[in-house]
Amino acid sequence: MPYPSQVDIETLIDTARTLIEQSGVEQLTLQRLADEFGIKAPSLYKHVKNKTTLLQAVNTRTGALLVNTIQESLESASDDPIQRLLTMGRTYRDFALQYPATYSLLYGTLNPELRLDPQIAEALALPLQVEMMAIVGEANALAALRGAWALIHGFVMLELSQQFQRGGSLETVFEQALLAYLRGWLTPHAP
Amino acid sequence: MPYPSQVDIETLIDTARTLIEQSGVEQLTLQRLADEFGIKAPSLYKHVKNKTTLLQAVNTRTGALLVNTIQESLESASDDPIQRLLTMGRTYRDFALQYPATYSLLYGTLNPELRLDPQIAEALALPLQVEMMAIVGEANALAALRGAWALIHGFVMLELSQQFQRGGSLETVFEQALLAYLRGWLTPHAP
DNA sequence: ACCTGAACACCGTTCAAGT
DNA sequence: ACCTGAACACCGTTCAAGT
Repeated sequence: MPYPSQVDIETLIDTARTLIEQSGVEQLTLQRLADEFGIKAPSLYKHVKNKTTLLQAVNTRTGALLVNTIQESLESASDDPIQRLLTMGRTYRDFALQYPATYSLLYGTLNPELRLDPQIAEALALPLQVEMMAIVGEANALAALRGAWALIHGFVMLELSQQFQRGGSLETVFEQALLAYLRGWLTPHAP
Repeated sequence: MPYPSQVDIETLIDTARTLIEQSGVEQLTLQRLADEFGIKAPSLYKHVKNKTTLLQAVNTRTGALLVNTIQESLESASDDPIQRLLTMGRTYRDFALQYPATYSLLYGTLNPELRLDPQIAEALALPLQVEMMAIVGEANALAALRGAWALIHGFVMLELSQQFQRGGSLETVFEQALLAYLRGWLTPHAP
């Protein structure tokens, strides 16, 4: 048994994440990844089934990291549901701005093979749903949650792909928009 | 001059769009595209500089198509600014659902080389801005417009990537969310 | 003026062979 | 048990050569 592994699966995934953030997914090559461990590309197949499952693992890791980050940010947040939702939104946006390439690999791709593990997706939705229920009531919670996620996700994706070209503080706009959305659910309206 | 061109640039782009919608961008190969014209891949370089400029042209086409589709939908719309904005949102969503692969090539990618021609981006924002100004006033129009676009874009992207897993009519949720957002801008709020 | 074949560098992936 | 070299099919791209 002369070859003790030079690769542990966790650092393999973390290294892949780092490379992706450094130069984009389309630049992530099995050879480049192998180089980081001083081995050759074919050797990686002893540790991952193929490139797709590696990217799946990257997404699982990114998703778990996002869940943790949001949960931590809630610990020091106020009791007001609207403030807590704003905190989540801000944390979510900061996370996406910090990890643009892996964030958009997680949620910006149509490839069904790369879809996030439903378990983690659930863990992400849960805290949002709790606060939403407190704000808009049970009947509207799911719809309000979906719209909030859409607003937040859409904002960071457009921001990341440089579609907001006319200047101004995007941080301010983000909060204004999210607040307006929540206010709208609190305002009486016809069914 | 024995070789009259078998390729006209417009149908080349349209064919690329069709292939992308049929099997996804990552399946679009210059050889597959050349096959559609009965020629070999290297011949395509007489008509486009490289694959990136081809995809840029695809995005320009998709953007122009989206602009036209929205403008047409406004012709038969009511005079109420909120109704007109809802119409635009619905048309935008329908367009994205009809052309998922090319839509997300247009707005779902971080690659700056594929960013939409600013001229067309402007033409897209204009009608939205007109109605927004009527609803929220000049001071808030830009912020309100960005948030609305974020909500709409985020919703269709999450819908296309199958992230709304818990069922229910997404068409209804989309309208509820967009209406709530607009209502929020109409409700008095602290600066 | 347009198209082709051959060639190059680079992918992901497989597999027999090494240690 | 893990790593390597060689090989395969497939990319995008260049270019000399054909018509």
